[in-house]
Amino acid sequence: MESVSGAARVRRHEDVKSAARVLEVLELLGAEGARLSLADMASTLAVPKSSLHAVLRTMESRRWVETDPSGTLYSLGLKALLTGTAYLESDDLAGIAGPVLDLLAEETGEAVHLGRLDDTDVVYLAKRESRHALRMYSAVGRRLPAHATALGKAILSQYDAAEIQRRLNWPLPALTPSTVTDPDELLAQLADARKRGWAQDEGESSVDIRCVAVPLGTGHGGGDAISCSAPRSRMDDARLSEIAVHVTEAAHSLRTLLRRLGEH
Amino acid sequence: MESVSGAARVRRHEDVKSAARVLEVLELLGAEGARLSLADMASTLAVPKSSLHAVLRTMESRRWVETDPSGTLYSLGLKALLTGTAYLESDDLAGIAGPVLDLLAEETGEAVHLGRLDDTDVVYLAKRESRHALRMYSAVGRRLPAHATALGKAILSQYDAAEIQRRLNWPLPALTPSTVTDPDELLAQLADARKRGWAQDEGESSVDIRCVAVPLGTGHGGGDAISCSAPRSRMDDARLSEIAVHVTEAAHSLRTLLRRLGEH
DNA sequence: CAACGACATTCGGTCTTCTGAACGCATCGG
DNA sequence: CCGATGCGTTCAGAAGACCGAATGTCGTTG
Repeated sequence: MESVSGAARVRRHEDVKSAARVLEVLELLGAEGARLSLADMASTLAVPKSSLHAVLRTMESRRWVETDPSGTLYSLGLKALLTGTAYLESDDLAGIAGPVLDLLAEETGEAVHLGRLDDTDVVYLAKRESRHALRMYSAVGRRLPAHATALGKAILSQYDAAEIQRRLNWPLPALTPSTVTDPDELLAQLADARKRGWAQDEGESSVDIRCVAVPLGTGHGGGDAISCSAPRSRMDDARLSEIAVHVTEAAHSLRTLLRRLGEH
Repeated sequence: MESVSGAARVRRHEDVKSAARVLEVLELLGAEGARLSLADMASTLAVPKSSLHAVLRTMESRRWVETDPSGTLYSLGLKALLTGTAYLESDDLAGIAGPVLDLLAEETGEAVHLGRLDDTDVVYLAKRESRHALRMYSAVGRRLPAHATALGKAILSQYDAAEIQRRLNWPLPALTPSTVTDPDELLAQLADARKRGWAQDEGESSVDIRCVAVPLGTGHGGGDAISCSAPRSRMDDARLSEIAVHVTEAAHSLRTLLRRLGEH
């Protein structure tokens, strides 16, 4: 080893290369919902084909990825199903939130979400549909930029301006024409939300969808929130205020349940 | 390890060690639904602590695992949520099965499942509750031994005796007193199921639950099936036959839809 | 209060994996 | 029919991970 010559005394903690690559492959296949070739992934991840080949063979033999009949396109394997549901089961909040979300969905008749901050995104942990629960799990696990959703803004409103600057990835991407991308505007909205106790989204993530969200606290290194969303046609300002009360009450119940759980 | 001087001519395709370990950690944390210490995992997986430490640090920095406030107990992280739902979205069958399962659940009023064979287990891909859809996703991703479920027996009935011997892990574990563990008995039941077109489960995975399942084909290296289950009190022999007809029809619809999809 | 135990963490030498450039094998177009 | 392009796959040298033993750190116990 050439460690003699002067530099690099610092010994920063580095990642285990192929461990990181396994996770990157899973994230890539998960994000795209995709079937990708080895060469595609290699160029996307900037990893040599030959190295990725060995990693994929390992993943395939354990059924974490599957290949086409043709053998050239990879997608997620059956084992990948295990972790998602296990995460929800091992999580205290997701475990106890069910009944509270059901109640909120019944009171409001609209879509209800439980979300958690992960870096700059909000991840849906649970969902209740406004009416019938078709393909309910399709949204769980999905992520949206925090600044473009009521959930994300509710969570961010619990931090001060400096922390918010640090947590977001500037410049902010716009999902719709209404998405707030101006730093000052966003900080002002978050200050409002903090004062008021709830955040809102005016078609900033999906056109014509209004949404109200209330934060639950700053656990897990990120933070959680619950929300209620509906099309503009069913949600005028009066209804929005009314729904905000229901969501706030639900959030209060959840915080109480969580605290009890923490005390054993 | 002891490097045996001179041997190892064969150069078999071996796994990438730390890639395999990442997957083993995910499977361990996923299966136990657990919070485990580094030392626990190291001894369970038979891996040196120091090696596992580096792998876990990599996984933690990417939020695939999280630690306690105390920092000593690991559990699955937020990123783990991504893969499970993405698998379901990328899968043709899971994608189109929704409406068919809904119909079947409505016709029968009972719990409906879509399952897939993975080694010796059946994995639930989708579920419809008999009445209200509370905590619906809790079962998706869960696994049960194939020989103890109607779903598993339906799938296995599509293979011949030799293939069944090969696919199962003998001796068969018993989940309830009724679980079939005798090879001849199981093969006889599977032969019946093949002839009849549907398999059944008489409290073999859960006491007092009867279940009817119909296979969908042998794709994905395993095979798929759908089922309908109910407590014995709501399912006498007459009702069971009646339900078997509904399940068979639903399976027929699904096979047709799948075939169309294959032809573009 | 000190010694213990259980745990995560560090460290350097050895052995493994990683990698760029080669190959084999299809598919496609001229 | 042949060359070109794309893919997955292999290989030996180079680079980095792996592991046992030692250390650091916490909470608990004698």
